[in-house]
Amino acid sequence: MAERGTKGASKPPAPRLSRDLIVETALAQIDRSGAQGLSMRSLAQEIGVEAMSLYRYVHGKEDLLEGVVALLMSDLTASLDDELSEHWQGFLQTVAHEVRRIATDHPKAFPLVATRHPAAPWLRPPLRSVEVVNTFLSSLINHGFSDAQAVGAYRAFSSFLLGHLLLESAIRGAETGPVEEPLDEGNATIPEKDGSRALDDASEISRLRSLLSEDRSEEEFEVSLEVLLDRLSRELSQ
Amino acid sequence: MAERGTKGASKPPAPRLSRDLIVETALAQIDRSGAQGLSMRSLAQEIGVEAMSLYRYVHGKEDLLEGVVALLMSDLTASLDDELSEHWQGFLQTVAHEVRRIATDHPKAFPLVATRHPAAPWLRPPLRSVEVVNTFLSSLINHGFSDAQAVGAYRAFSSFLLGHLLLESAIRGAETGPVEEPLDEGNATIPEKDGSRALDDASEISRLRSLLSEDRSEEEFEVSLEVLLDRLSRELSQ
DNA sequence: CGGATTGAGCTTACAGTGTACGCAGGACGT
DNA sequence: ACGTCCTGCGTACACTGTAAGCTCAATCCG
Repeated sequence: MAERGTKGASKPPAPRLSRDLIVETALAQIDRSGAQGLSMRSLAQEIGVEAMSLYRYVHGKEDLLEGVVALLMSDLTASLDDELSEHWQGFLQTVAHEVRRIATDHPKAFPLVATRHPAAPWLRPPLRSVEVVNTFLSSLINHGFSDAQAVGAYRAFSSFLLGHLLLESAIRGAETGPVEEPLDEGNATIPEKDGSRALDDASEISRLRSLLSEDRSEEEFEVSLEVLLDRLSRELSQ
Repeated sequence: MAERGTKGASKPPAPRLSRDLIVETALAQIDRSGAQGLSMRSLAQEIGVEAMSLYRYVHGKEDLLEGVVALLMSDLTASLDDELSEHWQGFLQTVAHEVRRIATDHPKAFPLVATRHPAAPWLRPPLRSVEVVNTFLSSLINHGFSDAQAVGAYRAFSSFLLGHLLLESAIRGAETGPVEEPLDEGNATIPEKDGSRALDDASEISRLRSLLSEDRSEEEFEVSLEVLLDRLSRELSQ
């Protein structure tokens, strides 16, 4: 049916299989149904191909997921290349916002970036690529940070990003797709330990429920980022 | 072989099946081989029982994992009950250190606490239980925080704990058990996007490698905690 | 042009997963 | 004694990731 003139005049509608196509489709599927809902077979089906065909371009599921996080973060390395950043604060702000954009654009996929062990023990999520980390460190050092200060900043920054963005994407991911099972709140035969004497004792929680449910993620992110930058700034100047 | 006097004189060596036993064994198995390495069948085998028998006490794997995180956090609710905490700072310190102890004691299991969606959208990992959150909020409010300030503190605190502890347990979990596959660094046919032009460009990284590999988790945790407390303190007094 | 060579995608197969359903057999109340 | 539970088991099914080999069209080489 579909013409497949592999060398004819024009062939835009001939999307042959390729690692990029696979990884992109995988990301799309994760965005849609979560990392749990991705299987080699369903992915292959969406592409219109048989499951085993994927293995010619991907070394296994592990490798596929690695590819997905690389794809996600490639946006970042791209953006950073043409960021000349006169002061380090601006650079860090750019990185922070860029990563946050990735997280909010792909709430269901971001946990992968956060959770997957990094390739090397000295790379910490979510800044997982050698390139980015190198740019990060160079930039700080060029702006007067000592080696130790730069590394410390890298760590503090990682923790900051990870904490805020993972939480935020958990929330956004959950509200975007309650594709999750009804969750019959597992207690069988047992009084439960987790949230048992819930609403007696939990006067505060129920009173503050509406406050607790507000989404101030962005604002909190900005404030915490500011605090972190101030801290680094102070550390630098003393 | 094994006597099973279900009603004889003494029966300490009759470890009948029970939800607690199952959940505890599951935690042990996760501590040993990671959450990935837990299967209903292997768990059952370790207990000495058939896989399907577990389902009488546990509603499914999801519920089992929920039970595991509840077990982990039960240590916390226990410790907090007899914490009278004259100043809120002390209370927060206690919570922080207690959660950190959980994370470092169970590095392979902690990601579950962090990653699993909470039962309610207004509960954020890692403080996932209604009890704990309630104690948290009450404590702050009793010490002069406004409602909004208390909730803000809860959020900031969650992000802080999540970021630091997830990273720390990722590192500790990885070094404790490199049970992971050799990881043949997936690149098939493709120049790669993640850490490709690694060591040309990465002069800084290779120069700072030893610094980057140092483990200053505890110190960083303490410092960041201090900063957070200061921030809250300032917010409170103005 | 015809045969050989490639290589993309398919087919089959297997071991391992979670779990629905029904059964065995002992403990127990009557 | 008998019926009634309650616990743990066996079987079965749908689904997962993936190893190995095959098909067959496009390509290259003579």
